[in-house]
Order: sequence, then structure tokens, then C-alpha cells
Amino acid sequence: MATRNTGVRAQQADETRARILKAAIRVFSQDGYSGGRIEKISRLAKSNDRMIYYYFKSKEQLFIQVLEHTYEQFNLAEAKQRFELDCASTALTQLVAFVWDYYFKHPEFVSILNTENLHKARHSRKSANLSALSGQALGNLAPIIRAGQAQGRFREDIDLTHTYLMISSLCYFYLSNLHTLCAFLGQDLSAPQARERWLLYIQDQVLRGVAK
Amino acid sequence: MATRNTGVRAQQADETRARILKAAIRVFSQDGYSGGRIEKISRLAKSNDRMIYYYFKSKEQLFIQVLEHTYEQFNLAEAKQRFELDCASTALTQLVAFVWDYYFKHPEFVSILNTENLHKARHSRKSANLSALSGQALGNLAPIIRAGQAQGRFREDIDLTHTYLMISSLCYFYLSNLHTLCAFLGQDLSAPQARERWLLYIQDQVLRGVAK
Amino acid sequence: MATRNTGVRAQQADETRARILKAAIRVFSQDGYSGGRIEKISRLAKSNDRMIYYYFKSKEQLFIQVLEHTYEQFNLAEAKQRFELDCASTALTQLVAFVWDYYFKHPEFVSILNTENLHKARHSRKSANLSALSGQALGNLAPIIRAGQAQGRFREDIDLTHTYLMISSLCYFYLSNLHTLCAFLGQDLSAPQARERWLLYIQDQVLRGVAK
Amino acid sequence: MATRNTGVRAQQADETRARILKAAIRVFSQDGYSGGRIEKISRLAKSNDRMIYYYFKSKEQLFIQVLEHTYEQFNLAEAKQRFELDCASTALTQLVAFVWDYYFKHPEFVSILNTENLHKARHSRKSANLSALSGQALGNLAPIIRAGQAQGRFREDIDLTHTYLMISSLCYFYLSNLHTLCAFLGQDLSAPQARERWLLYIQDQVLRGVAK
DNA sequence: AATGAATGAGGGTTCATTCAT
DNA sequence: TATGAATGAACCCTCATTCAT
Repeated sequence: MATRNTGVRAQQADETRARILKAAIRVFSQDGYSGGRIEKISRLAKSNDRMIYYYFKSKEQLFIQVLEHTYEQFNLAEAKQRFELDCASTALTQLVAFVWDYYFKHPEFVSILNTENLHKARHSRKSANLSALSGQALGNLAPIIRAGQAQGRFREDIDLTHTYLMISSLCYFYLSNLHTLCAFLGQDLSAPQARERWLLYIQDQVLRGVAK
Repeated sequence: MATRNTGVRAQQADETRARILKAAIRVFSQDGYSGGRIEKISRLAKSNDRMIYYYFKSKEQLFIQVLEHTYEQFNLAEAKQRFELDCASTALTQLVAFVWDYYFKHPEFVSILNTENLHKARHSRKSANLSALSGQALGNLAPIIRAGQAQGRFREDIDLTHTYLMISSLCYFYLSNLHTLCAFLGQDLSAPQARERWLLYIQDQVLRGVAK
Repeated sequence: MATRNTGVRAQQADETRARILKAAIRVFSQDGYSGGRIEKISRLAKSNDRMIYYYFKSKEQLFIQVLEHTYEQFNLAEAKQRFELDCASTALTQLVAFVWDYYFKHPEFVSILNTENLHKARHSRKSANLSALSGQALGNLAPIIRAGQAQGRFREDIDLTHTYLMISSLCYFYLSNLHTLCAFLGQDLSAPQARERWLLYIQDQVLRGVAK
Repeated sequence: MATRNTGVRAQQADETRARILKAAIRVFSQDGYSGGRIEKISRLAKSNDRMIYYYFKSKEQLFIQVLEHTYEQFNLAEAKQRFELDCASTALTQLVAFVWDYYFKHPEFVSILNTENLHKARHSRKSANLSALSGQALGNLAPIIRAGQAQGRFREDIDLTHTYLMISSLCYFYLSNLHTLCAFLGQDLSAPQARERWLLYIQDQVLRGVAK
């Protein structure tokens, strides 16, 4: 992704490319893949349609790059995290907070994953880079669980993947389905207090789930 | 939905309408709202484009009816459930199983909700009927929690909505994000055994969450 | 056109037919032939599309009937006129006033004629009745001119058709092109005073045109 | 309309645009606004549907441009006229001939104005340019009338607008309503001799109208 | 590197009309 | 007499994409 071009024009090109990608993320996350218009993207990027084909070849390729970028950013953010393992419970709580925060601050991540799932991960499978990206998903969680077990606080029979999925579920669903939930439950789940209460709740639930 | 028509012709009309609605559910759940083609729907319904406008006025109105139908069916299924409250834990376990089962057997429910959330519940807000449908979402859960508390098995400080959301999250996310999760985790979460293990796991987690 | 049916149902049928015709006149005169929608007509007639085909066979046939009716009404109104020939000038003035008044009170007459001219009188030529209707157009004018000549007030070399066309032109154009004229000239020709002044003016002009 | 483009490609583009406009004038004047088909226009222009939207945004905008062009051309032709004011009567006769000629040679002008009046000048009102165009309509007539009055040949109480409208009426109506008039009067008004006689007649009438 | 011009396929929708009762 | 159901063609318009500079 990072280009090693040094000339001024090459830098301009990189900037144009980056603007398009950023616009594409926004548009696809707002309107989905089918609903995302090339023209809307190019307008938002203050470029023109033709440039999109110049840099990305096709709408599909652009979306794949969006996907890759989206995953990459999440991985990057995850990799940056450092958890104090002295107290595994605290670490786990922090991990939950991190995931929750990331989803909240990156609604495009949630939305684009939804879109990709609508298409049964069709685009993900077409990406060479994506398979390389994955696999480290459990990287942060594993040491925490192990620490907790070593400290005698967490149960021995903990399934890592299940725990990971539980955390994801509890963070993702609330934000992903916010709009229909509000309509359905007649409650304003988007209010800051409601969100804070939910975070406290799921942190507690996750802890209970692993506790002895 | 309920029609008072008696003539043969009127009945055929109802059937045509129903075929279109059914086809629309399928197409919208497969391709989303923007991606869902009128022509594909009419072909699948063995009707023609014009009839869709005859019965539903527009693509958007059709989608709204699809939404209403989708919610309605879920409500109906929920309302049918009867839980033995003698053992609240068992009842809760059964409730989780029901939700899980429903989502699993009705992928269109999950998909259409995702699509609707992509559009920030825009269509739901345009529906007069939808607001009437909601509100009973917690109807099944509440008595179970109360029973468990009466039996001294569940904690007193249980938030009903939170518990409801937890159950939904754990059932929904797994199925909704199956494809990207498989790609990301490198595991086949769609295998029957994997699904069964997940159900057992979340039943356990929900119980831990409410237990004293 | 007038039907001699006597039964109650037959009368109802006549009424439906008449309502459709009336609605068609209004719609065609507002929207033209191409722009005139069958559905709009049937709605305005408080009937339904099917009835239009029942009574009129096709949109084109309906328009032809509208044309026939429109001409017929004008002929009828013309035939009703009686002019005192004692003073030919007064009679001519009254004739101009009649034509002006009729056009003004029957904008649909003007509009439908315009529409028919757009189509190069295609529909008129398809009508068997229309040719029968015409021919008496000059019936009112001729005796007046003759009287004026006999009275020594009008010139001998008056072309009847030309005079008729002049009267028509001066009445028709003002009303037919009212909207663009207002926009173009920046004057409100639709104001009652403006209309009255125009009538006085053209009456004077027509008189000057035939006077010795 | 005037373009400052210099490149070969840009010039070709201008030509395409011009071809579309020309085709649109023809089609709208033949079939009216509702009846005028985009496809027919693009075919006639040897272009394709898409280009119409590329250059004109919508059918309505295209029609507005057609209107503007039509008015503009007439204004241009009017502005080019130079009348010898030495003999006001001759000048007036020439003015009538000019108007008559223009309408005759530009049936699309007549037809498009009719169409626009059918729509109550709806499109004219949407045009920013059109209001600017108007206002000089009486520019040619005024000096002639003044000259005639100075020469003691024309009356003093002449209403400029009325005279203008009279000339327009007499030229316009004959041509605009040619087809129904032929059908109605049973005369061939489109024959060259008939047209020539009409021109002589209306020149005479206009003169009589202003003469002392 | 960047961009106007051009395109064909297909999008949702509406049309006049006919079928069947 | 009257009317809902059904239809195919066509309408305006938009889409992602390519051409040519």
C-alpha cells in the first residue's frame, strides 16, 4: 500500500489515491456495495470517475481495497494494544473496552463487514492480501486468558475462540443493529449513558464467563 | 395481510401478491435493497414487473412490506413459545435455543435487518405498522427472569433489556458475520458441530450472567 | 351522440359515458394528447380505466370523440346566435364579441385545437362526423357582411374567409398564447381590464377592415 | 452557446451538443413535450440517450434549452431587420412580411410556443435566461409607428402592444391552425397562392388599423 | 497525471391495453 | 354493467466503464 515514490507528482498521485480510498470507505459504508456510486466517491474525493479506474481498475477492486484497508487498520490498532497482565481481569476488561471503542469510533468497519457478509465474503475471498492479514485475531486475548488461568482466577476449560466471539458479539451487535433496536425496543440505545451502561454490563458478563 | 376476499379470482390475486412478497424477501435478503432487482423478484415470483407496482406501488414500499412481514413472522414465532417456568434455568436455556434456532432457520431475517440498519432504519420509520409491532420483544424473557428470581436462582439486579440484548447479540453476530469470521479466523464456524458447540456455550454464558 | 335508451341502467351508462367524456376533455386540454393519461381521466370521471375502453375502445377514439364534441359544442353555440342585421356594424361587433367570449369561456376548445394541430389534424381526418360538422363556419358572418354592403357601409371587395380568419386570429391568439406573451412582453394580459381593452380594440380593427 | 473551446475534441463535443439540440427542436416541435421521445432525439442526432443527459441533465432541461434557443433565434432575426423609415407604411408592410415569413419558415417556433402554452409557460418560468431575452419585442415596431405619426400618416392614439399583438395574431394563427382550418373550412389554405393572398390581406388590414 | 466525451446495458417505473369474471 | 388482475412494450434515466487526448 505504502508507495516509495519520491517525486512531487508521484506524491500528488498518492494523495489522490488516498483521497479516493477514504471517500470509498465512507460511501460504501453508507450505501453498501451496490448502492455505492462511483460518481459519489469521485465527487467526495474531489477527483473524477476516470481516476478511480486509473488507480483501482474497477468498482469491485476498489471495494476489495477498502476491505483490505479496513481490516488492516483494525489489525494495526489491535497490535498496538498492550495489556498489563499482572491482573488478568483488568486486562480482559480493558480488552473489551478496546474492542467496544474501536467499533464505536469506526462505524465504517462495522458497516463494511456487514456489507461483505451480505455478499457472503465474496470480495474477501478474491483478495490475496486478506488471508495474510488474518490469523492474529486472537493474539491479544490468548495471553490474557493464560495469565488469568496462571493466576488461578480464570477457569481452565476456556475456549479462546468462543471467548473472542462473545466479546465481538456483545460489542458488534449493539452498534450494528442500533437503529432497528431503537425502533423495536422503543429505547434510545444511542444515548451516551446507555452506551456506557452497556459497556459496563458486557465487561461484567465477559468476566463472569471466564471466572472460576 | 389477512384478506376477506372470497372469489376464485381474488384468491389468485392474493396468491400472486404473496408470491411476490416471498420472492422479494429472498432477493432483498440475498442482494440487499439497492442490489435487489425488481426484475429478479418478478421472475422468481413467476409474475412480471408491472404486478409489483400494481400491488406494492414502488420498490421502497415493497421493501417496507418485506420488513413488516419479517418482523411480524418473528413476533408470531416468539408469541407461540411457551416456557415451563418451574425451572427458570431450563426455560432460559430454551429461550436461547429458540432465538438461535429462529435466526439460523431464517437467514433472511438476519440479512434484512442488516440491510435495514445499513439504511439507518429509514424504511422502518416510514412504516406505520412497524411501531405497533414492537414493544412485546421482552414478553417472553420477563417472566422467566422473574421466576428465576422467585426461585432464588437468579440475581435481583438483572437488567431485562441488557439480558435480551446479550442473548440476541450472541445468536445474531455468529450467524450474521459467519462468512467474514470464517475467513478471518480460519475456522469453519458453519459446520454443524461448531454451531452446536456455540449454542451450548452461549446457553452457559447467559446462565452464568444471571446466576447468583 | 344522444342515446335514446330509456332503462334505468341504460341511463346510468349514459351518465358514466358522459362523465368520462367530460373528464377526457379536461385532461386532454390540460395535458395534450400524449400527456393525457387514461388513468387520470378515469379517476376524474370517478370510473375506472376499463370503462374507457368499454365505451370508447381506445385512447385515440376517445380523443376523436372529444374533438367531435368540442367542435359540435362550438357549432351549436354559433348556430344559436341571432344578429340584428339592421345595423351591420353592430352585428359584426357582436359577432366578434361572441367569438371572443366563447374562446375565453372555453379554454379547452382552444387547447384541444392546438393539440390537434400539433398532430396535423390527424385525428380530425379519422373522424367521419367531423367533416359533416364543418362547412357552416361562415354561416353567421356572411349575412352580416352582405347586410353591411347592402347598407353601403362595408366595402364590396370583402373576402369572407379572410374576414372570418381575421376575427378568429385576433380572438384565438391572445388567449392561446397568453402565457408566453405575458412572459415575453412582461405585461399581464390576463387581467380583466387588459382583456376588455383587447376586445374593444379588435372590434374596432375588424370594423376598420370592412369599412368603406 | 458561444464556446471558447479550442481543442479538436472540444469542438466535436460542441457539435454533438448542437446536433442534439437541433434534433430536440425538431422532435419536440413535431410531437410536443410529452410525446417527444428521448430516444427519437438521440437517434436523429446520431448520438445516444446517455449523451442527452450528459449535456442537458434531463428531458425538461433539454426542453428549456430548446425554448431558449427558439426565442433567441427569433430575437436575433428580429434584431437583424432594418426598416427604411422614410415611408412608414412601407416599413410596416415589410415588418408584417418579416413576421409572416419567419413564422412560415420556422414552423418549429410556432409549434414549440404552442406546446409551451399548453403547459402554461411552466418551462419558461424555470429558465433564468428567458426573462433576459424578452423586452425588446417591440423594438422594431415602435420606431415605425413613431415615424408614421411624424409623417402624419398614422393616427396618434395607437397602442403599440395592441398593434404588435395584431400582427402576431394574423401571422401566427393562420399557420398554427392551418390543419384544423383546412379541415373545417374545406379550403386548402396551405397552397402558395392562398398564403400569398393572406399576406397581402393582413398587410392591408394592419395598415388600415393604424391609418388616419 | 489527469480529464472531458462517449457508450451499452440495465435500472425503476409508467403506459395503454386486454383478460376473465 | 362494471371491475380487479394481468401484461408487454416503452419511457426516462443512471450505471459502471472505456475512449481519446
